[in-house]
Amino acid sequence: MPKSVTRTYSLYSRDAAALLGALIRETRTELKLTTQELADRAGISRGLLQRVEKGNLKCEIGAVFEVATIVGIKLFDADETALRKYMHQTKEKLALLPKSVRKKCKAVHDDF
Amino acid sequence: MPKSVTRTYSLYSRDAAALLGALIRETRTELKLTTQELADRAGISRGLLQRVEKGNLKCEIGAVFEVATIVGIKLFDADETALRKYMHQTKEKLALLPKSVRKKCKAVHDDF
DNA sequence: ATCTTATGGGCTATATGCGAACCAAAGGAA
DNA sequence: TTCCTTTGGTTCGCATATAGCCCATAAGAT
Repeated sequence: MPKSVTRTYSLYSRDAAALLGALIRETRTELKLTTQELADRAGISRGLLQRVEKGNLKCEIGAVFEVATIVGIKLFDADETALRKYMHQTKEKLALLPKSVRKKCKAVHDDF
Repeated sequence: MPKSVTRTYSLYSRDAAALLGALIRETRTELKLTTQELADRAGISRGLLQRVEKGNLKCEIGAVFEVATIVGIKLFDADETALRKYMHQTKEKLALLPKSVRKKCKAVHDDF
């Protein structure tokens, strides 16, 4: 981020990331994978994996999702098939909504 | 990252991010929020929100979770209370597991 | 007990994600 | 139709997240 942006996160976001990280660590341990092994499989560094497991919110979501996927954590509690199905439904609903959100629109020539 | 890292993502991760982005967009539209408004509320730029809604995996997870939280999407299908409860359970299970994953250990003086 | 490995934390260099400011096109409202 | 707002693309400068090292400690195995 440019210009030193101090982001604030809601409690919910922080807890969600912390939970996901803890789940990853728990599952990794159960699978008897070292941090280095899991990091290698995910194509990330060991340091990044450590931050992911700690629930660091500045990590890129791709790394987090990838690690979660590798250890078998189902995001949205859905497998690949369910994911695509759910996505299809969402796309359909989205198609029914207006393309842009109109807010006001200055009162056109309401001749004073 | 140093040394030009080209990351690969699994289909599952890509679909999960795409779904989350689509859900965000759908909900934002239903709430009649413009991209600028939602971005402001989340404390991020409009450009970043667009990438989030597209399911870009390079976005920081904090931004994605924050936006999702603001529009009311429940991660893990759980509210704050459920999140903490679930987290507590995970921590407990983690406490029962070994602190480190030992792989082999060279055969010590197996004095043939 | 010793040995060996995993983990955590710190450090540096560098690729890159971010915000900001643009522009053009699309699409509701009047 | 004519606005005018929203949206989707850019591009660019810069703060920083990441990879890749280190080292010290923790902890499992023997």
